[in-house]
Amino acid sequence: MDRRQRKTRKAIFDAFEQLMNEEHYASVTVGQIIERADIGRSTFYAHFATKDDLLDQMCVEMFAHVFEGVETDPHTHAHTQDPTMEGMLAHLLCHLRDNHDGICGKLVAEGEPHFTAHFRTLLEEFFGDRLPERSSWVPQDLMLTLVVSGFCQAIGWWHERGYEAAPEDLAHWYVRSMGWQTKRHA
Amino acid sequence: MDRRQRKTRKAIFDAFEQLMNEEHYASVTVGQIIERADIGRSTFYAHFATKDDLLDQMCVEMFAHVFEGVETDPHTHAHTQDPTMEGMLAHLLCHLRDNHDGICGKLVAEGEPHFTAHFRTLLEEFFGDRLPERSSWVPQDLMLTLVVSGFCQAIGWWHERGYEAAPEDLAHWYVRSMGWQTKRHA
DNA sequence: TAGTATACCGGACAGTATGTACGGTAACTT
DNA sequence: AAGTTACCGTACATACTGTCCGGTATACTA
Repeated sequence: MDRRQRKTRKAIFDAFEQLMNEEHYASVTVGQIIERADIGRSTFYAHFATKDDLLDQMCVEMFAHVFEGVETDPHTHAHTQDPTMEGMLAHLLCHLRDNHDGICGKLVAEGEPHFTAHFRTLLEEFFGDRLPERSSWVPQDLMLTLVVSGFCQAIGWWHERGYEAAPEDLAHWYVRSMGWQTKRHA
Repeated sequence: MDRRQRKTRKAIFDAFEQLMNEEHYASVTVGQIIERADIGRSTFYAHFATKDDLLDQMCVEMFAHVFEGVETDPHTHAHTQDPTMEGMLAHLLCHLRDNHDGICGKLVAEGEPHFTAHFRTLLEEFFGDRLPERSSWVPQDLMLTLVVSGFCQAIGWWHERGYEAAPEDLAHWYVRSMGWQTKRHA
């Protein structure tokens, strides 16, 4: 990719992230982005079709990092030395908190539909074959929905409280409340 | 209230509901509403400040009916003769399905943030002092968040599947998956 | 280093939505 | 019958979106 393109793309992403920390996604306009990124209007549209497209592409980049190594790479990350659900989720939570200024938590907390749909798809894939045993009482797709939305909300809750709780604790609480087996007992 | 006002108000609500069954809330415009309701632009704004305000006021009217009698009026509704969590929720689900063409389910399924926030507030009030016992392991406000979002998602799931399942079944599944005591066992 | 490709600029533009203003007309109230 | 109030419709200012295009600067390439 041309150096100019890389530079512009980064400027857009930076401006976008910055604005997201100041207001809601829905209220950010393309005009604000190009002003902040200090680029021309047509340049923006040469890179992204719409604002939603920008969000999509940011999601792709972000999630590529976040989900990387959650289950397959136990050596590079401390948490994944623990292959339990609790351990994997704690690992995931760390990434979500640290990536892009916790923008993921913010979008989830806002309930931004476009982002949430994207995120939920990935989570459904992740949780698909790992539902808690108790779920045999409940239609599988309903259980999957509940597990996924629960995890989203847990992240939103975490974000709104400034990521105070330890990721391990949050993972533990979540796992318990959804009915997985845990090793720790209070 | 003046008959003209009632008439106009109803025309707006009807047009709005109608449009909501045809597309997403977000994509409905004031222009469409006034055209469908066959009223003048300024008339709309004499009744509602914005489209969101219209949604708000519709919520107030709708929820007044939906939550009415869930816990306090055991004689007029069959379900509330059963004061268990499961029974109350089944009752609630019936109302949500039948009110305004299931518009509530639609909005929840869409993840419309404005509506969802409104709805969640009411649910938090309802579930506030009825959390499952298992929740003693988990911070109360987190548990409340999980319980509320779970219920929302259950409704969304129900809506997307055309309200096929019986409300009693859905209530049962939900209650079980969240860890309340149930009377029925499979 | 010269030549060519291409990304960017910036300004203009059409299209669409929002929310306000105001004089005229019809409906309700007393 | 007189006065009040809601509605109509049109026009208007504002704002955002997405496209277009000629000119300029930067980057690859031979």
